[in-house]
Amino acid sequence: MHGEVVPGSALTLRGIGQEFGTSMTPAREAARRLVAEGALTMSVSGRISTPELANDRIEELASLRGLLETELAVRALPRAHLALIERLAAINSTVAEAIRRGDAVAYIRTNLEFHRTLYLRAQAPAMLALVETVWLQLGPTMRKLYGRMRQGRPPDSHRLILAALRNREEAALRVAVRTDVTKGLRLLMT
Amino acid sequence: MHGEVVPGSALTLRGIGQEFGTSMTPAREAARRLVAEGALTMSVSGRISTPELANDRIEELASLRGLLETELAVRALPRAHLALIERLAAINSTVAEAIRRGDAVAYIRTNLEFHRTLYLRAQAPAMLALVETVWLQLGPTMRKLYGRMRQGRPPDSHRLILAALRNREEAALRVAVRTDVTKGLRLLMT
DNA sequence: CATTCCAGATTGTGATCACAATGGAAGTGT
DNA sequence: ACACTTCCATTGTGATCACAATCTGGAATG
Repeated sequence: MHGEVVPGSALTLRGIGQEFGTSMTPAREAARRLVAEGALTMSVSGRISTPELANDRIEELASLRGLLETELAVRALPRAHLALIERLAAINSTVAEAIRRGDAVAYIRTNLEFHRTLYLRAQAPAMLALVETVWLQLGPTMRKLYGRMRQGRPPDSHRLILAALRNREEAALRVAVRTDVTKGLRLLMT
Repeated sequence: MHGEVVPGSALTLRGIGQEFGTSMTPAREAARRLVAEGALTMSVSGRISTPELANDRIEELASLRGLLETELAVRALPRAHLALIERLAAINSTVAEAIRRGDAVAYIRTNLEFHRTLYLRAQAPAMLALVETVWLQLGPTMRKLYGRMRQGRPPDSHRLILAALRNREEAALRVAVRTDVTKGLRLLMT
């Protein structure tokens, strides 16, 4: 899943099938679906590989995250009761834990879980599905992002998001989500 | 494609394959891809059918169109030279022609072609892909929209879009695109 | 030593088949 | 007459196979 595959490596259907103990038919369908979602690249000859994103593509995906995730957060805001905020705070502590441990995969996974639990309250499944598509496209390059993050210090954008949720401030929530989403990705476009 | 399948009808993989003269394997892959994109619904048992959208889903998809298409239009604005605007005007005349003829499928097709030609100039393929996904999800219900439109009179939102493009007014373009995209769909949510 | 070319191996695609699960219709009991 | 049950046809899934296209490695040639 997110951030587990090395970018640029080539995949074979028979290899994927053998890896999961199945035939090549399920591997083919999964691969084609991921290609349709943009998480994998298929050459004209049909070869499957993980794409390496150019800078303008990263900028585009960052803009998409900003657009969609602010909307999702705003829609989730009136439905975010205290239990949800506390659960988000708990997830955020595991994010900090993953950063302190230096576990890139766990960081990516828990960070996305933080966002997903918030957006699930928006009751907008189509929008959430689009965001997950964007996440999948960003997956292979999220590792690089983690490498360039300053280690041991979790970003405080999540705390800003939690504060805006507690105070029911829509404008502050918009700003917090947008900066949290775009700030990290801009680092990659050096 | 868009607006050609009746909503609520059930599809079978063998039927699709026989319809296109192939085996069921390509039909299966196409169906699963469309399911992944939200254009088709798959029950827990794997049965394929075209979804009928509830009102809140239509509202959600309309919001998505508003969000994404305004961004795409704004990104296309600085690159929209005169030749593109003239081509858009030509497409718009075929849209009006389709409305006057009462051809629902042609109207849907040319209307989307109008939007796509504009958004292609935005040089944002991921964003455009997401919008096309939204269009596919709205496909089965676009026929209903046409039925409730007042016949013979093309909406003037496209003319507003063209005017904003000519005058290079970003704010007016935003408003024109948003109203063009959401106005029609709100009709469906009676 | 570099470049070109050829052959073997590898890969994706489409077709077909066996199988389990599901849906619907017919039949039966009350 | 209606509801429930049962049984068969239909459907999706996964596996395997043949084939064409492609990639890769080394050999031959300049």
